[in-house]
Amino acid sequence: MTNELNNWSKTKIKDFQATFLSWYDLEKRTLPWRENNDPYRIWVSEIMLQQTRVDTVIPYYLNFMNLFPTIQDLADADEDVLLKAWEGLGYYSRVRNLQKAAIQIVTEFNGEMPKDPALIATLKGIGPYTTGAISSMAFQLPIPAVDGNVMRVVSRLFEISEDIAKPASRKTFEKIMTDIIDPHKPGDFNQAMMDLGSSTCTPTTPTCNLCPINEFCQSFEKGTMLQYPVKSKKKKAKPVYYIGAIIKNNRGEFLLEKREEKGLLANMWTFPLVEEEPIIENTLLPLGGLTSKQPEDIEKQTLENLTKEIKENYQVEPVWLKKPFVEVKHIFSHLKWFIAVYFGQLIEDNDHEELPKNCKWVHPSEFDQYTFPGPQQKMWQAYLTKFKD
DNA sequence: AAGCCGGGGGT
DNA sequence: ACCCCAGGCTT
Repeated sequence: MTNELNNWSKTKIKDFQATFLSWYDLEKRTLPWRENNDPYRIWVSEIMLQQTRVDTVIPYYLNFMNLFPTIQDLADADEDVLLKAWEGLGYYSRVRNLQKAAIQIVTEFNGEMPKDPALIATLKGIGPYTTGAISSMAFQLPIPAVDGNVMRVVSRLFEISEDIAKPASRKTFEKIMTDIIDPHKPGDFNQAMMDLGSSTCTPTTPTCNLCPINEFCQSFEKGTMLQYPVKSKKKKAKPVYYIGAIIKNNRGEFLLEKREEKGLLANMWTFPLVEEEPIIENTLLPLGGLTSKQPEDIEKQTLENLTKEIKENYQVEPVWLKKPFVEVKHIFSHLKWFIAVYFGQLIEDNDHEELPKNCKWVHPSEFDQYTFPGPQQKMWQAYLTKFKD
């Protein structure tokens, strides 16, 4: 028994479990992955739900299970089709690892999710949280599944002051959860934590008077709910500046480039992007703050650079609009992109030679066959709005 | 332990 | 503008 649980007798723990689970039986959300205990369905949902809200996940989940109804289907899937099914969800390595794990399951475990948590944890993309989630929900094993919800709820229940931003803190919460989880309904218990965290025990405005377990909550008793959880601040997203080049040829096609197979937005398609140093008069500013009123010589120099870069990298020399027609901003978890988007029209039919291997001319009617990340979606929408074709 | 990896919604 | 979200992998 941990120190945090000193004042919780075995009777109190059972009382807590009964109270909590009867609330869950009445109030649990109806969700597609709760229809049964199929480990595959649960697994896919858990991967999608990493850092992603339930409402966002549901339509993706339904589509995904329709496309890939079994682990074998997932293992056999074409990677482009797979990535397309994930388009817009973010953290795209999740879906690559999902397929790697499916192949692992087919080759090493006869196509069935192993029941041993130690084996589940060997699968790509499955860490401590997801191991606990699958083990408890699909196989009724009393393993905690500690996510952000659990750390918030538990930190309030027992007034735990450890910094939940630090990876090492997870063990403290796992230990407490191991002590209080209901061994007869571990899956329900873990999911009750999720539902409570999303509906009642929310980050900034918990509705403690409606909480089914407030009588057990130490911070509710003391009125310290808003002091928990303790979480150190993340660093701010770093700004990066690009020129975006939307280039159209005389067949109405646009130049697209496939990104590297590793790193940010791996294997996804965008219009050409040229990184720029936005240093004007020794000041680092977003291009977005300059384009509208930058001095003419700067404007001219930017266009010359763009012309040169595009010619060198893509062997084309379009006629450019002199100024960017839109400034796209896109915020990632760790980066902030500012893209000044230029439009160039290719007049001569010299667009079929020397194009780099990862580039293609694509007609807009075929864009739906390519996976576009957020910034690309924004550039294209801005183009459509501006030029209405 | 820290950094990398998306996107959307709430406040 | 900042925080949060059913985290995991790499270095």
